[in-house]
Amino acid sequence: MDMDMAMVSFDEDLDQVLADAMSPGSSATSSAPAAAAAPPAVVAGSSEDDEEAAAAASADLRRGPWTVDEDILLVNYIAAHGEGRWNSLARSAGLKRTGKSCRLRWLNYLRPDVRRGNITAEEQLLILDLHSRWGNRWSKIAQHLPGRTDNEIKNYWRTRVQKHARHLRCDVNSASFRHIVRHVWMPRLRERAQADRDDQLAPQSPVAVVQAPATTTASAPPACYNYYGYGSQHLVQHQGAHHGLQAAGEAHHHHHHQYYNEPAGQTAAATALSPDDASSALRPLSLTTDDASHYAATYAYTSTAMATPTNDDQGCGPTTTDDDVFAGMTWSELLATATSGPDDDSTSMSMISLPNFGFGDLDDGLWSLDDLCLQQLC
DNA sequence: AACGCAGCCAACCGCGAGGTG
DNA sequence: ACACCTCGCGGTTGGCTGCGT
Repeated sequence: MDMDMAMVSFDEDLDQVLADAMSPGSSATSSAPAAAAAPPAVVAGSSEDDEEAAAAASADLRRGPWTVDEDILLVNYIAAHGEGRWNSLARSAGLKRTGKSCRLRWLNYLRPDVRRGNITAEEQLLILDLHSRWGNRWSKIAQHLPGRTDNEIKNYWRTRVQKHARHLRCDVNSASFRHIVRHVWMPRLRERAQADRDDQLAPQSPVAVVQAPATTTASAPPACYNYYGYGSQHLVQHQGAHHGLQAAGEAHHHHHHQYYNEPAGQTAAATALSPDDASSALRPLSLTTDDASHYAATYAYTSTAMATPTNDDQGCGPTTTDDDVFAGMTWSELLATATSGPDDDSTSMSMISLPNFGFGDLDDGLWSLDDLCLQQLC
């Protein structure tokens, strides 16, 4: 990450962060809210952390969700001293946490350039593409998605992609699943990504700036943090993981927002975007021209590469039902049928009939069959 | 209202690689 | 060469949520 950038930003804001966060009306907990209802466990000499515990001056180490106070301590320390040497950092900062925990909290949540929000079509494309090349190399994949953490990508893959594979009765790593991803989902995602780019290029006010609410609720992050909400899609789709903030009596959507210091040069002034301003809350991935070119090249390549038939069929297949005309067909056979239209373009998928896979409950707006035009094929 | 369930994600765990003395 | 330490990675778990019954 760009530490210098972060340092500048933190230096400018830190006092205010601390003042705001420590003020009586401010939240007692951060985005890891369970701490409010149930304070993090204090672990003395737990197995794996024995060495770290021994190394720590303190005999006890905290585990579980981070509190705002801990976040502030960590941010404060890193702003002043930089990151690295996590064990000594944890001690020096006065955190009763393992260095490992501090590092994780910083990298996955507090780091200024962490980008949060729903995974865009473009990002999904990239994840699918890169995973097809590198497998579960989450960190490597994350390097190609600015602001996304390996943890986030990993979670996305496990919860979203694998879910679809399960419903297809496919192994997520099977050639069959890859095949349908490449020939059905990715072309549609590519279209959506292009549409998203077109939308962004459409004439509009360059930066949506929404005044911060006049009244700051307990759930609001310190005012000096920029405040990006998730896109409406995600707000609707994401029904879980609000975690304990609600239990702590805090606003529902707090968890969706990130304490966020604007990297220099992205916007002139700190902006506070209303979390519910669906159209503007989602922070677009700042793609450079080079990025766009890269993606275009990537997907041109991918499209070509993906046209190569694979020796698949690892025993997985569509759900078969009594009226399933494809019952007994392998994925190879099914996909051979699917791609045997007048041309080999993915749009030929619209010419064929696929069985009803029972995807109705999978409509998450990102991979929905509606979006993928599959339901009309059933 | 109460309960169970599944989805989601932050945090933890175990391990290996690399650096240092 | 060895031990120790730090760091980073991928896998897993725990806890919170909304939804359905």
